[in-house]
Amino acid sequence: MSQAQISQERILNAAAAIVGRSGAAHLTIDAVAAEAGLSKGGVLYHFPNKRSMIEAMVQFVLENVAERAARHRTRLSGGRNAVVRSFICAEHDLDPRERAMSIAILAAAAEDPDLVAPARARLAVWLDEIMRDSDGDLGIILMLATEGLRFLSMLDLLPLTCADRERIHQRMLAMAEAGDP
Amino acid sequence: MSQAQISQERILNAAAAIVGRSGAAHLTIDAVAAEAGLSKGGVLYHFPNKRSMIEAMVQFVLENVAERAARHRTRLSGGRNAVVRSFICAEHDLDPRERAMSIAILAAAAEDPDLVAPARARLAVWLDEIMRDSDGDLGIILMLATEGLRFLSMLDLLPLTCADRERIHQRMLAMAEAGDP
DNA sequence: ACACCTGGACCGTCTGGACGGTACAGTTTA
DNA sequence: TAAACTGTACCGTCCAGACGGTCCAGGTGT
Repeated sequence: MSQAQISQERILNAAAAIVGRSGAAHLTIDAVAAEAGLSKGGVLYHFPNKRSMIEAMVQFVLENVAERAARHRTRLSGGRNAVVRSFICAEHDLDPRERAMSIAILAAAAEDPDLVAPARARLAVWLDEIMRDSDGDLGIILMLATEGLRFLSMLDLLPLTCADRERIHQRMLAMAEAGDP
Repeated sequence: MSQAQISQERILNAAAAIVGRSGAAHLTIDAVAAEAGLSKGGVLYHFPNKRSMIEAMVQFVLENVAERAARHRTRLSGGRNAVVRSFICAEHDLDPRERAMSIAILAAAAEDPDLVAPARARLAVWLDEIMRDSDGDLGIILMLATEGLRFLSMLDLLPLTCADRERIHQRMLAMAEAGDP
């Protein structure tokens, strides 16, 4: 891993820390630089502008989720609706850093939808795989529920306990496994 | 309806039009004023600051959805899982104006989650009613799917045709009606 | 009937500050 | 020695919000 890659990851971590602590409104280049222990010029050396920093976050989250999903997939392969279930699991264990990045991404994407074009593409692939793999539309509905849970959690809109979440998560997996009548 | 109410609604409509046409990034007080045929001061007369304008949008969308849901509820009452189904239907027929406002709200809320406190409260009520009314967690999962669909659509992240959407919508209603095994 | 006043609705302009981004000369580190 | 920075100074733009003034419909007193 090159020095550049290390620094870039430090910058992304710093950005996530800021969002997690103070909210997306405080995500400025100056703040990121301070948090990462760099100068503003240092940050802009690695990311020519703020947008490219956010794009890197999109990439990062997408890759992490895809990687986890792939691992779950080998574990679940053979079972019914394995694709959706791997997706559900991969999204279920977002770590705080990914969560913070997702909030930043959401804030940016709401103002400029083009920013999440890679996510669009990725989602299209997911959708396709799920449709092919799953019984009818059940898979899609469970995928939508997973995303709904993610968005609502990000905006802190859901008054659910951890136990509730875990129960619902298990329930979704069970629904997928049971499949369609 | 007082003149003030008329103007306020004109302002909200103007804001929605801007977001629908140019995206949330272009939602400025100046732009709203121009669109509404008012001066900036005029807009600020009705809404002391931008935040309060967004809060009014939150209120507006929340009320509209609740009202539609209530109508659907009387229609569906007696049936199985009527509460979720009314929710699903109410969210399904968001008009373009509500959709645009939701995007503006999303953009603002991602930066300042406190802004959607009313939505949080409202959602808690929904959740409670659904839990009480529905079989196990099925209702909640369908509610999450509804919200997921809404969010993903808002960010234009879902490569689904109208027909797909309609089919999925019907499928969700059917799942609610069928209930839990 | 007329002057007077009030208050709501609205206009136009200005300012202050936040931020993204640039420039560049110098310094450390692998 | 080249990449990876630092540090500072600076620019331009955008935008929220403040503010003083205007217009006018409709009371109010005489």
